[in-house]
Amino acid sequence: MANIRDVAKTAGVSVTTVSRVLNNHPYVSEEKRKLVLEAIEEMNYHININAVHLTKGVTKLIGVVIPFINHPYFSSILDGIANEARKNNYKLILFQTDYDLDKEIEALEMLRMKQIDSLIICSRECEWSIIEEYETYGSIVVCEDGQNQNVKSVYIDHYQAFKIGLDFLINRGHRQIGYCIGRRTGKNSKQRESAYLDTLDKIGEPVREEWIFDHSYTIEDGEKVVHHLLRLAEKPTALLVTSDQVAAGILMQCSKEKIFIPNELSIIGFDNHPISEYLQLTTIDLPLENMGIELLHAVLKVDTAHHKQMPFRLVERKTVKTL
Amino acid sequence: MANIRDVAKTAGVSVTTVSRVLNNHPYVSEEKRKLVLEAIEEMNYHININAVHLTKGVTKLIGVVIPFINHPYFSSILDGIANEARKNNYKLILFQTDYDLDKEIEALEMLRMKQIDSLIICSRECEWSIIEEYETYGSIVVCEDGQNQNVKSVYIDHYQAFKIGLDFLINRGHRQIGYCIGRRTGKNSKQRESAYLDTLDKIGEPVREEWIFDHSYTIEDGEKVVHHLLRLAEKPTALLVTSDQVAAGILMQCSKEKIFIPNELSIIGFDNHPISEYLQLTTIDLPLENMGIELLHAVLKVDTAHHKQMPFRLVERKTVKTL
DNA sequence: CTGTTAGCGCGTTCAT
DNA sequence: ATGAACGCGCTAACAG
Repeated sequence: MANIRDVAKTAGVSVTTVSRVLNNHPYVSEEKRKLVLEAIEEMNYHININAVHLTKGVTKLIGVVIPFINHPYFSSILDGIANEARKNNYKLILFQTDYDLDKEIEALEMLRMKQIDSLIICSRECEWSIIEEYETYGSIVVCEDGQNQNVKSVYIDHYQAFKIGLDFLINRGHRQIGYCIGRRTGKNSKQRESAYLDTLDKIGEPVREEWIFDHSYTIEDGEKVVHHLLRLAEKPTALLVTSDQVAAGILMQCSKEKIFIPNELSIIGFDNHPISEYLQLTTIDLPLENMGIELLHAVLKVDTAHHKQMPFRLVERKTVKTL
Repeated sequence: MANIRDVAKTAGVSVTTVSRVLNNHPYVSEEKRKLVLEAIEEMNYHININAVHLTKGVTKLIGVVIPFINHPYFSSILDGIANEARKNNYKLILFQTDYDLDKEIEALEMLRMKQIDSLIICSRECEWSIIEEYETYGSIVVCEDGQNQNVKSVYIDHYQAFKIGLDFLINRGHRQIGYCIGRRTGKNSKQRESAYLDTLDKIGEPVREEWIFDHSYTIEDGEKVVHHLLRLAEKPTALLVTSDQVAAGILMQCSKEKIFIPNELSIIGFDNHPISEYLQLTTIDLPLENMGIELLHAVLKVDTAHHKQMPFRLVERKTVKTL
């Protein structure tokens, strides 16, 4: 495969000149430029980008750490990131971690090895301090509240978002409130749990473990929640469900089991996914695509203290009953 | 940032020796190995992967050409690819094309420039001949029937899959059949259109353009389909819908408009997405995650004539009426 | 405007 | 078992 030197030779110029026309530098005569272009064409020459990366120390590649893709929450964020990356002429390299810490570290290592210029962490497993350490090697942004950290962040305040749902239910007279969560040990989940505990404490209700449904990701998981619910002696009057998918599963299963919504059970979803409109599901709207866009902007910024909170809002529809 | 030479110096050995311990080569004394390891640790040395790529001419990076991510069809395939890539210690670089030919060519160019070792094309825009041309530079596999091409392929026979749905409807007495499609000009869509035209021809029914609903991707698009349907003087008795999402939108909107399914309209979806079970939607099961896995296997194979057809099957539920 | 030259960081013969 | 030296393909001073 022809390289820059070969081209220089057959064009009768120096490699520098070839490099100059390759990179659209000024100061090269029309005549020689044409010569070079012809040689390139003739030899079917193409630049070796790895050599460029090596010499420049830059790759125009951004890493994205994401647990999995096949879920509306993450695929929406990723879609936002990808679209904006395309506009800014960056490529994405995917680190699908499945919440595996080692895979996350591997991504961080790629930053150090200069395979990527920067890194977007959609779901953090490792310590903040570790991330800070790696910031020496490139720009990092985390999709989680990092106000108190020396790491850039773009995030939703999940404490407040959860609280807004809780307060809405309480204002409608609910006191027996449970919730469904994706992965209870996750960082975002911890925030929501805090909101839950604080709010229950405020209204003087005890925490009932059996009203907290962990591992709720999919429509099927929503089905299982209803099965569990049916077996409970004491049932909640309302459920906060951290994914519209799961809420959809609950709604559909309830309809099968003849549990009437919202009369017998009130539901609030999260995300405001299109499905929620169709189910007339009251939900918390989360700007996921936009968050993806902002994540990309943030990671491109040199500013090391960038923190952006994304807005959210409750969309009232028909799955909450006033008691 | 320390490089291999610095390490060699402080370890008091040659770069070759350092390289040897880095790559676990034999023929290096335990003593010197220890020396090197210590130096590496001490200097916080880390290999520069771009230099490795340059010298080796290999990157362990696989490109994935995909129109967009935020849709169950593509995110399922991508999830399959990503999981299997992880197992095989490959990384993915994303080329989100939004069906833009230029972006696809760009991915192909990356193959030539050796930024990626191989390429998975989930949705083809460019000519087969172009792809063949680029095969010189690395392994390529296309997610589309390539039996008659010199390009590896892993695919679903969309002609047959569509036909199976059509035949099912016809066997149940339907003759006025329409369909919803994502992007009529797409390669897969052409196959389905052929099946449609052939089948209609066989049963002696004319093609009615107004029964073909283009641009159907999302739940919302399903809603629009119903609106259009309501305005038609002559309506189909059945609809083949190439995405369960869209079918879900249709079902939900029909329920709002008091159109009873399947009594007034029969529906067959595609994908067998979890939502279809909940809606008791009759659908064609497509093994999308598995197809992702097979795509990755295929692209790793040296064999240049690999063609794998994925199976599919009709899952009968409750949205088709026997006339 | 153009060419010479010195790296970028690492792998790999080929001697020793 | 070890190391010197060259090459991978390209960019960027620097000199002219």
